[in-house]
Amino acid sequence: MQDFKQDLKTALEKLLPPEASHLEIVIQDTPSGKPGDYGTPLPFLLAKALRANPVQIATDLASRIELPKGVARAEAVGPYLNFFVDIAGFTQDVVNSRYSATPKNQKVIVEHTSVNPNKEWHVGHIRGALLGDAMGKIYRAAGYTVEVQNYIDDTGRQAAESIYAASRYHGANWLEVYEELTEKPRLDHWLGESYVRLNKEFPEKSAQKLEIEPEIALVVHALERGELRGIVEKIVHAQLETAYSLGIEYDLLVWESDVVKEGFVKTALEIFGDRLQSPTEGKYAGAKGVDMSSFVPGLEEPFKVLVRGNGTFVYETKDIAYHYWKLGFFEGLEYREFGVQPSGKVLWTSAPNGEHEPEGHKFAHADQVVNVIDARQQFPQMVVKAGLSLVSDGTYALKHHHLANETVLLEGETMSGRKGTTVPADDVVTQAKSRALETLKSINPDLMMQKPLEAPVVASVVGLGALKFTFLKSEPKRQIDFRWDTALALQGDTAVVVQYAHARIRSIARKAKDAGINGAPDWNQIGNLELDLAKVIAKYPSVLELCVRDVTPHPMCAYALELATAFNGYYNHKGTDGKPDTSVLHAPEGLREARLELVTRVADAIREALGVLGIDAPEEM
RNA sequence: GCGCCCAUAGCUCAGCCGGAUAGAGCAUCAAGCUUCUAACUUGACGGUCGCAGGUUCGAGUCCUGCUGGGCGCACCA
Repeated sequence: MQDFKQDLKTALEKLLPPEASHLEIVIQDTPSGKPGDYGTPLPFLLAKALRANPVQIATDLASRIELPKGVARAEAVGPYLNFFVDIAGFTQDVVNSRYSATPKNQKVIVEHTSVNPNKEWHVGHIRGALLGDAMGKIYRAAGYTVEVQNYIDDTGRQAAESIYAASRYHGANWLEVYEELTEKPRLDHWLGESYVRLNKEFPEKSAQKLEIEPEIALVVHALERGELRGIVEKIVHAQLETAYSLGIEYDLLVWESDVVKEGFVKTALEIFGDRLQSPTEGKYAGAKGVDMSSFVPGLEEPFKVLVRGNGTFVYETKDIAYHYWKLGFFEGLEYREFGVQPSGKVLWTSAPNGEHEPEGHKFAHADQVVNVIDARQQFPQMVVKAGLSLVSDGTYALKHHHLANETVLLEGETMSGRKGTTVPADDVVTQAKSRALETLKSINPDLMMQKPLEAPVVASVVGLGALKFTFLKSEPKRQIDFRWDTALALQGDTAVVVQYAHARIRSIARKAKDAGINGAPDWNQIGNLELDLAKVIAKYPSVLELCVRDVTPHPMCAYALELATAFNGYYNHKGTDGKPDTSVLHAPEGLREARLELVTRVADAIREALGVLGIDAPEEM
């Protein structure tokens, strides 16, 4: 696909006088109502550099510019320089070409989800997982090699508390008790009940909680020794069902217990060298840590403990080691297959006594790392970044990016997994699908009648699309409020409108095929209405780049909507006589074929845009 | 106390790293299916872009200060 903006830039650069050669040229879409298709405010900048009249400069540039292919003419509009594309040539080029990114030869590791293995996912977890999933797909589409990792914190308190709670309420052989249940909830849900009950009966920092601390500590130690690995794997398998129901898959699970083992963390600490201090007196006596004041502003205590007095590592230390490994400073993990995901792709996991380098898989060695993690984790993320800045020339910190997603409120209230004031993610998914099915029944009863087996599939795609879109469409750093009625809405600024436009086009394409329309398009018959559609299609590469630059998928949501509204507007367009004037199938020969190819290309663009967001587009709905 | 983030239409949000008349959706009102899917479209209504300064030919966008809100500052994760 020809990059018109880039071509225009190049053409303008040739006209820049030496004293203005440093100027950055911006090509923008002309505002609606202004003449031209693309424009630049370059004359303003030149006016300053040359101390001349911008209007004069615009006229001068218009007469001197060597127009790139596909651009019909340039015109000065006041102090702006605008360009008119060649309608037939431009549209034909857009329709007949696909965007495929040039390989970047860079590997990006996207870490997301990382939900504690002690309880089912709740609504809040959906956000991070969807953001991470979309970012992975965006990087891939933009030409990067991507590895999606999910960090399993199997040595933490949360997992220990759940396992302890289960044994407290169901006995030491609780897993057998669970297995023998006739109607059993999924393991993560079942375990979550015990966890919430424990925290209700033993509130944090209460005297009762202190009494059971030693017993919880026993579980923590068992976890650290890897004795409960089998149990935690069962929990993780259960949790992954939620990811799969959302269409999310991973490449690799990395277990904290594997990271903490052997010389892994020790090697990481060696990188700290002299900076790792061992205070012999004061409150930090016996511990080891670093002075963080030069890395992290706003700390009450600049000293950050990395190794506790008892010799164990704090979370950040393990995370730093994990990131050294991600960027390839050292090896040391072993791997095996964890399972096969719905798409058929194998999910790998780090594991004790696994293979060092499984056939055809080279994990880690990333050029960039993107961590989709709750904004509340900014402090540990900064510690990790500080750890990375200690390596080599310090530029490694630049390879680390924390995509800090803000929290999700539930109907305006904050949620707590500990207190159980959350909504399980699985309930949200189920609701989204069933609401979509209800709507489908009332809106398109024919589809329900004629294809009773496909209808629920369509409802599932639509419901999931609506759900995903609400989580992805706003900036990640914005706190969002999950409200059932708006989150699962099927009209307005939703994926549904985009999917609907797609279904409409596919319907036209089916009818065209049935009618045997397959002649040659005559591009000279199309006009501005068609050109407008082509211009929207042509934006895709720059939107993708924007998502990569800002590390956020939300511009792609806006773009998908733009594609849909552009098509819907075209589809419903009426001429001066009030009659529809954009029909594809009823247009004269030649124009008909051109329109058919154009709208089919719009459908492709929609699938492309929704695809990187992890959203499917149904053939009919 | 220190640090990070947010503030744009009644509500929920975009605004592409300084450019042309600040855009959507929801809500309210009106209009369009004997053309291909009306889960759509068109129009109306709705804005001192939190406040006050500053930089600039030009500021919702950059800088400073303030106000209000969210979050963070453990030998928890």
